[in-house]
Amino acid sequence: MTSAREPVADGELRFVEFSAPRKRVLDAALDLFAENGVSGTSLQMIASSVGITKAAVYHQFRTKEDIVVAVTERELARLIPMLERAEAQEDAPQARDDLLVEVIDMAVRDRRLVRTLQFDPVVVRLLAEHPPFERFMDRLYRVLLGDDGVDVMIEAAMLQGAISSAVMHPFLAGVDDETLRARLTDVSRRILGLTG
Amino acid sequence: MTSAREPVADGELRFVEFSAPRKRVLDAALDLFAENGVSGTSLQMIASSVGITKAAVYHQFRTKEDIVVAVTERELARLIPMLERAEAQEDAPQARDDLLVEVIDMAVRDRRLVRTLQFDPVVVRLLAEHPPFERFMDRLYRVLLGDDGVDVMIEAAMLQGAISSAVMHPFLAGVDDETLRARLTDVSRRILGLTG
DNA sequence: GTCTATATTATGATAGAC
DNA sequence: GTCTATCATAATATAGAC
Repeated sequence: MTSAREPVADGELRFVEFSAPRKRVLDAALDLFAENGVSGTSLQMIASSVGITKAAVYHQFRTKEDIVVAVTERELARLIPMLERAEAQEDAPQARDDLLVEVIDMAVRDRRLVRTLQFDPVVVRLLAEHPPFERFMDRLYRVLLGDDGVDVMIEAAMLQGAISSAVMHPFLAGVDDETLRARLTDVSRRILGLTG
Repeated sequence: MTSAREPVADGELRFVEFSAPRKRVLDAALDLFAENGVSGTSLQMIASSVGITKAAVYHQFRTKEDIVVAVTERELARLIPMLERAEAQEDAPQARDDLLVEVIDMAVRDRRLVRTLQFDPVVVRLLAEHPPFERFMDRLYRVLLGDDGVDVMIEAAMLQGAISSAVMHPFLAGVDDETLRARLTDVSRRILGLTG
């Protein structure tokens, strides 16, 4: 019942293959969303960035909301293999640390993602109100937390924000990936109280 | 040369008194900005929230940009006394810790501020491109950092993000201020490597 | 798959009455 | 200080040709 044209319409979040023209639209949208926010990005901006007209964009996606959903699902789906590996592992603390390392690596390598996925009001609302996204985020946090105490939740929120913020920071745009990843991993383990 | 009607047009960021109608507009704008982002907030939304028409809003502020600037300056100006106290103090590490505690306190008590001031693309651009804001942020970070090394900058960025993120997190909306402040202060000192 | 052209609505912004 | 009315522009979105 799930068609390739309606990603994440029901069921679980999953990896979806997009045609080349669709990929171009999503790539441009992701860049513009990161720079201007979702609400600050018009379809005209996306079309101009791709080098086509608005009508051509509408041929690929029925609404702007569909573009936001597709971008969100495409990028979030990259975490699926990492998450499934972590969930399959028996040693819980080790699973958490492994997932942490992978998440940091993705955040560092594709820094533009973070601003949109973590902080854009439109995406945040989507993540909270769209059940497939909601369930996926729950799974993610279950591995990264392992417990439900308030102190643990505060630490998790701080950790998430610490990583996101460092990766987004304009002052740190010139820092090479290796240095940034190393420091982030180090401080993240300090926040979690891991011996690392 | 600086008129009360043109806050932060030149010179330094400063505290500005607003009339009651202007305050109502700024309060409504701050709430809506926090929820929908600056670009996702129209003047009609602000007007409706205040209970007046768009034209009445335009009587208070000439442009939407002016509202954004006024909101940003008004909230940032609340940090002036804290910053001046910290700059006047001789013991640098103590000044940093004192300022940290005060900034956390403000962030916890007025959580809605943080999303807009730290992460909204429009405000971030304003903070980076508008010299009075730029200079003020430089002063703030000079006290909170005390050094210029890359490692220190990464730690500062992580610290800022950790605090902001925890304070903004929807899952932590129900956590009382005292608990949140205590945990934030604790973990922040851990990030900075303070003995606290 | 992309185009031109157009419809519709919302936006930022102004003029002038009260 | 607020209103009604209006304007110009830009936004989302659609129709139909190539």
